[in-house]
Amino acid sequence: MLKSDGAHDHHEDGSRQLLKEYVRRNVDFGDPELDAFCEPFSQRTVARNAFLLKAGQVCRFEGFVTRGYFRLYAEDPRGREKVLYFAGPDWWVTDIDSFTNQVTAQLSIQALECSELLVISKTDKERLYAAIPKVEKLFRIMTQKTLVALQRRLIGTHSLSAEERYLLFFSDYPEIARRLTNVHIASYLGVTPEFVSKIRRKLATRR
Amino acid sequence: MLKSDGAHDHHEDGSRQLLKEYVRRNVDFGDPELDAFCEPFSQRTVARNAFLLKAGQVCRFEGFVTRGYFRLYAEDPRGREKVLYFAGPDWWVTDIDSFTNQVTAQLSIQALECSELLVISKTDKERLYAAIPKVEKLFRIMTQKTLVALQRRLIGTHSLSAEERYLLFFSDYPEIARRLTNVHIASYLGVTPEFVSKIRRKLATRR
DNA sequence: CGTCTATTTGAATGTACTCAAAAGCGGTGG
DNA sequence: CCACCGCTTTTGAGTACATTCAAATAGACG
Repeated sequence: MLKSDGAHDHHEDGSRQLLKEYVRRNVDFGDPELDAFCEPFSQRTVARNAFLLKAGQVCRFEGFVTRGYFRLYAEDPRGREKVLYFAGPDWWVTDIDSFTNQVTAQLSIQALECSELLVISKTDKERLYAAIPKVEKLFRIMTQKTLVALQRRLIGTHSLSAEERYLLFFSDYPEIARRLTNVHIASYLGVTPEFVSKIRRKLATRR
Repeated sequence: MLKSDGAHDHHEDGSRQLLKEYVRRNVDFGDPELDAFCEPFSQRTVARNAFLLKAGQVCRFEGFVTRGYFRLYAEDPRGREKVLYFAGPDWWVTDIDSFTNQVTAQLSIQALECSELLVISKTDKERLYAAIPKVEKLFRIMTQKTLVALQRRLIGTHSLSAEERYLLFFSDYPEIARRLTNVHIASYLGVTPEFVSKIRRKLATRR
């Protein structure tokens, strides 16, 4: 993983721009703070199907996706993969438990296509916390939003049929859903790939 | 709701002690910071079955439970109640989305028995953020822990049978589970009360 | 064109739900 | 002490939703 020195390429500048806009949408940072915040991030490219993190490792990074898509999943006791969420541009990826407490990760993070992200290490993130108090607020807000989304999903899982969850997923995340195989959609919805196929047929014949 | 002035009763002092110990376990606060942190909280008693919050209201508080138990739940589209979690002593209760963004709450919070908690208002909490930067860290850590727990629960919901979730709930939270009716357990597990009864019979005859 | 993988299909099975009825279980008042 | 009330739990039959396993089909790519 090469870290570009002083002279960043145009592509990486674009990624940093995306990160800055993300931050600006969530907290009021001045330009100097914004630059200081972005500085410790380094660009990383991940090939299709490559792993950013595998369960069992300790997660050394927190990443902001700038291009492509990832799946974050855990293996259940029977060895089946359960997707927690898919992350595209403007999403963050990490195993938050493993990263903050430096314990072994339960999650795996895999690129669905050739993807790019900006990553920061734990020590650099802690330096940011110390240097810019508002960073603490930024990450608190991010975590809160994730929590609210996850609460909604849990309720939905208990309330809706697989067909309803399928339709909700496609209406909430059409861009992501379009790119996914049946297997991935199934492991997000918590059903078998065969059943996703049956949902599809039912929806197709109904129209 | 009476607010005790200067001279707190012994009971309330005990509650504050519980809160202080909670904070100390999570961040390193000095004694002055600890006192300043606890100061804006006020004690509140809630009768059995009374509501601390009803969906549709705006949540004006964040609460630290010191005695008793609460259920936090949402109503699904078909009007069935889905419990997100039960909160006993040492747990926090709020609709985090409603509280932080002052939008109408999706959650309802009801006391399962006569209960007590320490509550703080949004403006007081924001004063704390401003006065003691480490408070931001405390709440970030709290939110992170909640997020990790919720992630595990979502995976479990997709991975385990109702019977397995029932056993897991009882082994994770025996103190809470003991006090609950079938209806509440069912609405936490995401099954019908009738089915909880059938799980019970199966487990009983197996031994 | 053949190979590899993903998707679809069907039959049999299992898990959990619905609805209705019966049984249990404190309380409360006669 | 018992009879009755309201509430929760249990039970059972019938049904719906989702899984498993195996086989057929369709797509993608060299």
